[in-house]
Amino acid sequence: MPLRLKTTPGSSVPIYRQIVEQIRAAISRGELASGDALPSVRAVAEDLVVNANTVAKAYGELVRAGDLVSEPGRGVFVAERKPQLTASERKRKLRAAVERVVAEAVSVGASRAELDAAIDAHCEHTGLLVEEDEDGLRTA
Amino acid sequence: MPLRLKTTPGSSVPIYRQIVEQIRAAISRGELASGDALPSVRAVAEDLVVNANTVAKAYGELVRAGDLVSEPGRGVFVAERKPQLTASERKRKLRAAVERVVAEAVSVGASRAELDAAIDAHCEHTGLLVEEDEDGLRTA
Amino acid sequence: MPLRLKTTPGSSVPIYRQIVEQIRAAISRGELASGDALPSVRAVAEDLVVNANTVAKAYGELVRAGDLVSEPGRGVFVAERKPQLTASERKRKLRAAVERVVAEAVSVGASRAELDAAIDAHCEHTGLLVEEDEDGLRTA
Amino acid sequence: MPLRLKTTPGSSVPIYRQIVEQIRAAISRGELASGDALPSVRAVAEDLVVNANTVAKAYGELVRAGDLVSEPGRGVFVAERKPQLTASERKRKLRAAVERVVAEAVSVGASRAELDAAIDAHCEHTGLLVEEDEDGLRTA
DNA sequence: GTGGTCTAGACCACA
DNA sequence: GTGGTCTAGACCACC
Repeated sequence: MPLRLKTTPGSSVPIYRQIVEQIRAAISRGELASGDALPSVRAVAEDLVVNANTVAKAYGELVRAGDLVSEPGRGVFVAERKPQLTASERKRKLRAAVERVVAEAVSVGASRAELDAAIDAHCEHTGLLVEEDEDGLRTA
Repeated sequence: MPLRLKTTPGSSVPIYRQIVEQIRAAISRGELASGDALPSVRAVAEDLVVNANTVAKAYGELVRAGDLVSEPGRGVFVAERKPQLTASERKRKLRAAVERVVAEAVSVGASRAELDAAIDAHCEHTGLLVEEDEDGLRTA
Repeated sequence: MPLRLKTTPGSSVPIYRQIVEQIRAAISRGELASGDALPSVRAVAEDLVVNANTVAKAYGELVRAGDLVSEPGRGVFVAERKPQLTASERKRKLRAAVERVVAEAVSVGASRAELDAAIDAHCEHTGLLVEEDEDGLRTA
Repeated sequence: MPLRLKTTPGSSVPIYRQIVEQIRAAISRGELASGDALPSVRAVAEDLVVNANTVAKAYGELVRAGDLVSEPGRGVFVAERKPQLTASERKRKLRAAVERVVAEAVSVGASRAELDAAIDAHCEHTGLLVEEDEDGLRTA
């Protein structure tokens, strides 16, 4: 199960962004390792029933960001760098991100309940961070 | 009682950050209005029994962020802008912030549960976004 | 020679601000690329013969502004984003900034000549934006 | 010569903004003092050959900003506050604004010449800060 | 009196 | 070793 993409078409989040995030997540989760080949633009487009340009846009963004490298004529691959975040780095990054949201929520005068609701709503209509029980690894 | 600051000395959150967040919260809560003077650096330092530099650091950060303006020789005041956000602006900002955390959580390979736990932990040891009706501390 | 900082001690511009601007300039000039490590706080302090706190203040400001990222225990690095602005983005940003100053000058009742003089003065005693082809200091 | 407005219709700067800035400038220059009456919306509209709504929009913005007060049925007047900036405050504000542009120019990698050109261009097609020799007072 | 900067030296957590 | 925070005390410019 090298890569399992899906889209929620009704979402306000652009499809190409959904693809981008899912590939990023797969890489940082280790499902996609450095050097791994990604399915071709056409294959993904057909699979998701979206336009090939949409997929190309997502791939392009990831290439520009350095997550993927494109080798014309051969395909696109997971880039070398991003040397697997250590557990402590993950924690630090998560914490920093959390600090930012909470600070923004505070500065906007939102309550904890509002924050939670906003996260719920966003995850739901994005399809991101939805627990799937595909594996028992991430229960934390 | 225009501004009631307090610190939790045992916290791992730096004192100057605690001050920053409390002032931000007071502004967004409307307790501190545009143009209002803040207590002097030295006064706060004496009140909280911390060094004046620590308070100055907090004030400075808020000045650089545009929440306060400093008029050397006179004092520091709440900045003009953002008399108050409209409900829609609040929602927009919250959503944008949420989008950022979720994206970061995804890119770091964290699960929804981890995100929630991280937010819980951060709120708890920061004292931010904790709904407490048990005492009359929060007037909002 | 990855980064060559210097201070003009007689200046009214705070040392930490001089450091901030020089690092910003180096980044935008491309001398410092994303991911590059900066010299340690203590190293810079020794080099410039200033207190470590002063350097830390400069680094901290750049971190809060998102130009640098700090990894405690490891060092501080140039942040990922903004690989480089496109020409049109540069122009747009410059224009927006110009619009702001002009508006402020107008609202303060200053003349064009005063604005120019103020810019001259600021550049001169900051060392910023001074074109100097007389020596090989600026490689850009 | 209590107020002399003019517009540059070909400009990309909205006409109402041009009016706003000119009135602000007149106030801070002292040409318009607290309590002074402004010409009626209709009069200005006729004078500038623009729609009355455009003038009303400008007045409205200044009222919201607190520069003007509208007394329905009587007219609009220069507000009380804004207690004439002192010379030092003017200087401080100008300097702060200049610092911001220069910093932005630096961070964008622009040269001094580019900055000057951008200011020139903006002033020219805005009509702001153009020396008119109306009086010899402001020569810097 | 106000804020702003700088120094000197301490301690912590992290790697 | 790294950055981050805090303290104590000094000096400045501004009002």
